[in-house]
Formats: sequence, C-alpha cells, structure tokens
Amino acid sequence: MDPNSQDVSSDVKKGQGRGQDSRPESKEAKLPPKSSFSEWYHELLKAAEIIDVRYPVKGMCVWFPFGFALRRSVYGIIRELLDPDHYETQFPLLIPEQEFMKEADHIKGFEDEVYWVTHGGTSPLDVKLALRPTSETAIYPMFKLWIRSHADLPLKVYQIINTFRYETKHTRPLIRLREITSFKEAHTAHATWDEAAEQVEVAVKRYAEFYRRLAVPFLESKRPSWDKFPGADYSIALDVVMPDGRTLQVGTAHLLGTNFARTYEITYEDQKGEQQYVNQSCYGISERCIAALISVHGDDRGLILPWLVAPTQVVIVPIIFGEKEPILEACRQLEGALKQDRIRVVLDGSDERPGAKFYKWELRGVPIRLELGPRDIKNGVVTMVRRDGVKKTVPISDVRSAVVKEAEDLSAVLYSRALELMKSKIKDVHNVEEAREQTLIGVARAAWCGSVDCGHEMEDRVGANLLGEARDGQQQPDRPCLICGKQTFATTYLARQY
RNA sequence: GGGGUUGUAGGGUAGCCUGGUCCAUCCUACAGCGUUCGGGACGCUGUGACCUGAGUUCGAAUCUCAGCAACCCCA
Repeated sequence: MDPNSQDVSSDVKKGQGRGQDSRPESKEAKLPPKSSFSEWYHELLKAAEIIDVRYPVKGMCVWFPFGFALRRSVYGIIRELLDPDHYETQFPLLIPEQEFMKEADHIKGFEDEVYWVTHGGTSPLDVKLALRPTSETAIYPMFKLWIRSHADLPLKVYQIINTFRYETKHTRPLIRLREITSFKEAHTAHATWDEAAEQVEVAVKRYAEFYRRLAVPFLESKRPSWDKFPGADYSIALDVVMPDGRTLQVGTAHLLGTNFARTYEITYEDQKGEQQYVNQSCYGISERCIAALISVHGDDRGLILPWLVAPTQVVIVPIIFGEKEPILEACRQLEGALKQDRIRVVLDGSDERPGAKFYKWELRGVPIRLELGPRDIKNGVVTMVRRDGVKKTVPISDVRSAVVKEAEDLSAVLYSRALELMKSKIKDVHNVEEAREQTLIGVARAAWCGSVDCGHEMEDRVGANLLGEARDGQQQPDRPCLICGKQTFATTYLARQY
C-alpha cells in the first residue's frame, strides 16, 4: 500500500474539519517557496543547518558545524586571493577610548553603535575599552610603530575576526548582526595617494574574482559622498541583487588617503630623508557573502552550492535490495576512488530510505549525487544526478572524470542563471515615477548629475537609496539628470537596501 | 526612529478571549526493536514543553505589569 495515498485520503477527510489537521502534503517541515523570500531564507538557514538563530542575545547567532564548514571553504577562497601579497594578522578585540576617539569623522560614523567595556570584575576601568566595530583604530597605532621608511611600504595586512555593532535596526542572520563573526578586513599603507587608489582597484578586482568563484554576480558602484566609509576619501561597494529585488552590500573598498595617517601620525622617511604621511586603503567582506551565496542560488528545495565551496561535493546513496553488503562494498570503492581525487564525498549509509536521503542532501545543496543499486552494478554504471536536476547514467570507470565535468558545468549554469536573474531585476528609468515603481521590485538605473542636493532629493522622492555612480555599466549617452535635468553621462543605481 | 504581532517539547502547533475539565492537544523530530529501501516507509514501545521575574487570585499556559527574545510593516 502506498503510504502517500493513505495520507492524502486521510487529509481529504480531515481537511474538512478544523485547521489543526492541516498537515497535508508536508510529511516533514518543508521549506516555504523561495518566492516568500524572507521566510524561505530564515527557514533554510535553520533547515540546512547553516546558522542557529536561537542564541538568546539579539543579533548574535551560532554557526552550525555544516554552516561553519561552508564558511571555511568560502573564506579559504578569500585567503587564497589575498595571501600572495598580504600578511594575515590578528589585532585585539578591545580598543582604548583615547585611540578610538581620535578620528573625528570615524567616531561620528560609529559612536551610536559601539559597545563599551567599562568594568573589570567589579572595578570600574580607568580607561573604557571599545569592542571594535571595525579595526582601523586598533591597527593604525601599530602601523605607526611598524612603518619607518619607504622600504616598509607598501604594507598590506588582513585579518578575519569578529566585530561588534550595537545595531538599532532589525537584525537579520548573516545580514545585519550585532556580532559580525566573519569580518575579513584588509588594511594597506602606501607611499602615495595614487598607489593607495590603485590598491583600491586591486581590491575590487580580487573581490570580483571571489564572487566569480561563488558564481554570484554583483553591481559595482562608487558610493555617494554621504554614504562613504567614515574617514574615507571615497568608497567603492559591491552589491548583490537579492531575490526580492532589494540589494545587499557584500563588499567595500575604501580609499583613506592620509586622513587616518594624520590622526595616528603614520609617517615614513622618503628617499630624500623627509617624513611623509602614508596613504591608506582598507577593504572588507563579511558573512554577508554567504547570505548572498545562499540567496542567489538556492531554490524551493534548499541550498544549491557551487562545487568549489560545497562542504560535501558528492553524496553516494546506496540503493539496497536484498543483499546489503555487496552494494555497500561497491559504494565504498566508489567513495575511495573519489577521495583519491580529493573530492569531498560522503557515503550515506544511514538506514533512511533513498528518497529521504535525496531530499536531505538536496536541502544541503550537495552539487552531485551518485546512486548505486543492484541494477547499476549489474550494468557497470552509476546514476549521477546534478543538483539542478540533470540526470545521467555513466560507466563506473568514467565516474571520476564525469563528476568533475558535471561540477564545472553546474558552476557555469549557476552563474549564467544568476546573471540573467540579476539583469532581469535591473531597469533603466527616465523619471522619478518610473524609478519609484522599479525600486519596488528591483533596481533602477538612472541618470544622476552627481550633485549632493540632487542625490538626496532623488532618494526622498523615489523612496529608495542611491547605491552611487555605477562603475560597471556600459557607457551611456548623455541623459538628463532625473532631478535637475542637467545633461550627464553618469549613471546611478537606485534600490531598496538591506 | 515609529508602529504592530508573537513567545507552549529540538521544530511546527491546539488550548488563552470566558482562570479550575491540562501531571497540557496533534504533527514532526529523537531513542530502542523489527520489517523495509530506484523520490520524504511502516508497526510497536519510549523521551521531551507552558520565555524570565513580579503581581492579581483559593487556584494562572490562560488576566496585569516589567524584562528578555523573535518576526512583520513604515521611515
């Protein structure tokens, strides 16, 4: 007897009764559809065991082991991209008040969001200590000590650490947190402004490569002056368009010039023997990159992870009929072969039924599933199913190469699908009314003369934020600024932001 | 910043309006045993909860206040 049909009939009966019996189709807590993005997102983080939001402090979450494994492989890419010319370091969490309060613009940007340590045990501290909301004020006093001459430049360091911000807006797991657990911040010092500015470009290129490997397309803008990093000359930002049309800032690079160097007296002796201020840049990525990764690729069934970062890249599901051992043995051999290629493979030998395993591993985004049953063994083949649904039968002798090829194809498919989706959510607009409508469902691209007044007015009248001057758009012909009508070739993105 | 909603086993819920029937309902999960296994198996047995604190009351999951936490909407 098919248990499903049993269930359906009992539901029909009960369905006419009260709401309590509304456990229809879903035998198990299923994911809400991705079209209900917010619910889907929260449910997926829990169901796929990325983040446990139940920790009893607002805005602070726990990484599940699976989520942490994902974090590890994602941040492994960042390390790989930075390590050739950056040193990884670590600076303290606590910053003394005097250091923190030195840079006026910087303080103004963060003062309402800083947690303060005021006591050691029961004794009040003489010097209050700030929990870093970001580490400029921890790092730069040390830069002053480390940098003596032009031979010490350029200096490039990064650290992957937690930061704390007392967010007053609603917190969201991975997106808006009071403890950012995975802030990768890089800090560089250079002899000249131009070199520092060039470093900002290098940083953006590295980040572009990073997101390319995650198969996540993004927008690149120069933030408007009122939205730049506190203490920066300018800021470049990357934004991902989320499924609901809002944008998520997933990376920033700031040109600090000599602003901090003057405050912290970071100088070097140039070739003529004169003291000069260094020029600095800094750039950061946080766990928002994982929020973007999850949100862009996932579907109604759960995560879809690119091969490169999937904690489990291949799952082998034995299909057992009758004799158990020969089938398991064949699976173990397959597992061993894949492990030789350093593929992250799991043989699911639990006594759940195959269907249940399929759903479970799909939820976790495993890119490739291999099924091995008596029929396959008899024919000398393996059934291979890609996470996006493509199903094939391959000779067991070819499995290793076939897996690698499918993995590459899947990444390519993910990227092009994500890119198409992003493009479909961006539209050129020619007046405020169009902009307002478009930003309800996606991103608007509009002409902006670049003046602060027009910018603010545009934000007010459209009811969305200016992401800033688009740096990745195709050259636009001159068009009239949405507000003042002045001809300009500059383009800005407008969006509702997370 | 403003407004709203909510907090009952690991997850989802019923009960709350109208206090006693509740050592709290159902689904799921989990543990043990057995039969199973090509898309969410079944049977039997078992485990597990009223957010925290104060108050009202003979009596509080239920009413009041405060705290903590979560979600939604608007700026």
